[in-house]
Amino acid sequence: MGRGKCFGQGGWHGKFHGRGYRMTAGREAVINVLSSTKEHLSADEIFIRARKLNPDIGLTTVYRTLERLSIMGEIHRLDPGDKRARFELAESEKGHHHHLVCTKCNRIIDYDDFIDDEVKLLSETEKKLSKKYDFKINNHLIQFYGECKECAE
Amino acid sequence: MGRGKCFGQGGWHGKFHGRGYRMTAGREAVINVLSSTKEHLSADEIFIRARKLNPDIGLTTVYRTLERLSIMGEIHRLDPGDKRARFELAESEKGHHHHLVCTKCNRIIDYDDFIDDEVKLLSETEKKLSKKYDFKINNHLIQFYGECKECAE
DNA sequence: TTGTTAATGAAATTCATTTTCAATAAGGAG
DNA sequence: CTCCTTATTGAAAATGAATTTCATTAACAA
Repeated sequence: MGRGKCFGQGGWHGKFHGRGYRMTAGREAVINVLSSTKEHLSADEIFIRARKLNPDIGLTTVYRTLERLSIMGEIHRLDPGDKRARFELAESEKGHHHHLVCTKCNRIIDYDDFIDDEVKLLSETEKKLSKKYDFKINNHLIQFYGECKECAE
Repeated sequence: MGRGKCFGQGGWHGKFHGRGYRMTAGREAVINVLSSTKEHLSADEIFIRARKLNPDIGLTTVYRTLERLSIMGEIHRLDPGDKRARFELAESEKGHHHHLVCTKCNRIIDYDDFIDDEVKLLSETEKKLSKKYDFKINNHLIQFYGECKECAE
């Protein structure tokens, strides 16, 4: 039956190998957790869910996997007002989006309305800034801060 | 000779009083540090400089003052990739600007080129989002991430 | 001058994240 | 399939920014 499932869904095995890293059960669990949610989870929230897929995984491995994926550009690290970072898959079925961050409850709301103009303007600005400041731009962040409906009343 | 310097430069005394807070030597030192730099300082960097203006100030007071000023909307808290927050005066002579963040050295570069279009688009988007998500927007953040000139070679 | 209470410093505490280190396992070579 | 190199791991200890506690001090209104 051949080599079996040499590549997991999405070619993660290959992505790791291409950079000299290895695919492990722990990493697979973290990736599966991130793949199966639209939420913005913190490291320990990911840890709790990953444990259900693989009870042997340690929190340390979650942190290390998140760091690796971040370096690989496969996830985005979000820093809301509170001090725990949150993560989301860069290439999710959510597609490109920006964030509304509630400064009261730290909830993060995704939006992808109205962003076509934003993205267009951004990529133009990116080019200009890149040239002027001799800065290699890899990524951008747009966030609006305020109070969400629940916190406002 | 009247009541003397009842209001410091910028009306800070009044800003605090208007909200039921008090103006103190510690707060004045923190504000003076922030007023006299274009850098994005962390709490302990502010502490070190504030001590030169007022050797009695404690780090705790710096944190508390920064939090108060942040709530008052007088400063912006920046969260670069590393975990120490950085601060800048909201109303500085720098004027409105956005940021380029180096993901290698965590340096933050201000830019105010090209932002007229950005700001215009943003305020339109703000209105639409505000309405659609019933979200009261107070502030926005635009940042580009990448590698600065020094880190790139 | 006095009284109320916001503000303070020092020390203790919290808690997310990182480091250490010995044990384990991925996966290429043979 | 087996061996070997070394990336990866878990547990525990360490780190470090930020916060809390608490008794003391000082702002400022009356």
